[in-house]
Amino acid sequence: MTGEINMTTDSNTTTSTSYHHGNLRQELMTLAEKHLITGGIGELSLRALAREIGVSQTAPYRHFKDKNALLAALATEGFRRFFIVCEASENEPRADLSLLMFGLAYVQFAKLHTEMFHLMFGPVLQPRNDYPELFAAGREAIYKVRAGVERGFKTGVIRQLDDVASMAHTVWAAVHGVATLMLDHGDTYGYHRDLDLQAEKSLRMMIAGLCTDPSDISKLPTAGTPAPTSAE
Amino acid sequence: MTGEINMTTDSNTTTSTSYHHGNLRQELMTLAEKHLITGGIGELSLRALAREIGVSQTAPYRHFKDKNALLAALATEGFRRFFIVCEASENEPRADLSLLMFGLAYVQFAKLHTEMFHLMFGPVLQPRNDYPELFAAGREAIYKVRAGVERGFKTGVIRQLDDVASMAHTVWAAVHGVATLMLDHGDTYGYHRDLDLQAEKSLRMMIAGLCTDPSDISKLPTAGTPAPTSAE
DNA sequence: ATCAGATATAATCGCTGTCAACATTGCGAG
DNA sequence: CTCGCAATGTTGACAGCGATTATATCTGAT
Repeated sequence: MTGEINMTTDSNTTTSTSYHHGNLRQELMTLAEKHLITGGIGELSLRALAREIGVSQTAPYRHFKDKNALLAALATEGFRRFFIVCEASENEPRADLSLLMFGLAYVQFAKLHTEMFHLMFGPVLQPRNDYPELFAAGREAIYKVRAGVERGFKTGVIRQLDDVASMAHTVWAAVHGVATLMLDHGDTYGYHRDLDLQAEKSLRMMIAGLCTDPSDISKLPTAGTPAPTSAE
Repeated sequence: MTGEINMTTDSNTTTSTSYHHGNLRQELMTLAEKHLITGGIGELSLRALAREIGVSQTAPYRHFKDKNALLAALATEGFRRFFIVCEASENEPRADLSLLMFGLAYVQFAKLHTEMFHLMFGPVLQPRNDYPELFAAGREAIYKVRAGVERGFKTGVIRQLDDVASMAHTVWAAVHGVATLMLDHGDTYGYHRDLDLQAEKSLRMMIAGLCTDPSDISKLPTAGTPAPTSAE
């Protein structure tokens, strides 16, 4: 047809890209994420991806059963990355601080990878029966919180207001609320305030409410805050 | 082409509905909500609505600039209803209990009108520059929380951990988190627990953490819980 | 008779998902 | 080394749906 868009992309060693692309699945995901960032979930189209990569419209279906399958793969990948960002918080021995760090990581992630976040934690890909990996990843996320709460119980830092599962749910709800509110209602606030700062304040207040000695965490400096630099 | 569906032209009574529907806007919204409930936002189509009402596919555009405008109108109507459900909490003089009741109403509303809730508080209709009414409604929602916190300050029930705006944001985040987590991740929990109960527990824990005397609200019975009956 | 509002018709455009060939490539078995 | 197969892509077409626009027509009230 009109133009041979050829090449490009990556310096592929031996395998050239004439007929067989060779790495389509990966490139679809990469480009899809790019589109996700600029245009949001709604504007992502398989056709557009194929066009832009320079491949036929039906090619993507070799790798993904349908559009949702691609999205699910993206979300799963998102969780993988998120778990990496969480590691620091998991290594923090003080339970209250650990939970705070987890919360900050969660919020940071939501802010930096908004659309990915929506995929991972939003209602788009639900129910998740068809995507066992994704489902498992979601479960893994809450287990991290649960572990933190458990540690808090053992070390006496967290008040035992309820059973572990219940309190883990509560913490997650707090964290999730802060993150989603920031994303979905950033513009509801006419007065411009630093949403990052507000998020941290909210997290501190809520976690402190669950601690045996609230003043502890309130006093801790923004110590572990990975805030501006780390994630990029 | 195929079939002449119309007929109609018969000049019957005066008010008849042959050509001019007469109440299309209203009926579109009613039916749209019905579709919203059964199929979710994604499956709502203007065409389908028009078809089902028995009107041409383009007729809706006389009443709504585009699909989003219809959704925005629905969301605004949703806020109107939500505010009614909130009234009880606003009339409660005890600030902590008032906030709890607000939270319960919020969660109940989210559960009973899930898709409406997504429209109102989700990312679908954002930014809201084009829908001033909707924007105002969103603002009104947080003002209610703010008022509750303010009352809590004055009566000494809520600890002044930060300024009013900041604490209102925190409360809203807590409430919002509980609600969205319930909707978006109800199935993440393999173990089936009563999500309603869990939601209330979470709300209590988080609000209690902001109170001068946490035990107060913990002890209060499910008193004002409007739970099952009120909203229908 | 006219005018504004409400509806209809027809047409454009894009996207999803499928299908039925057919081409290319890499790789393993003979 | 060659053959054949399986995976990957290509082409082209199609059925179906949906959003939106342009243009014409109807209707009721003034």
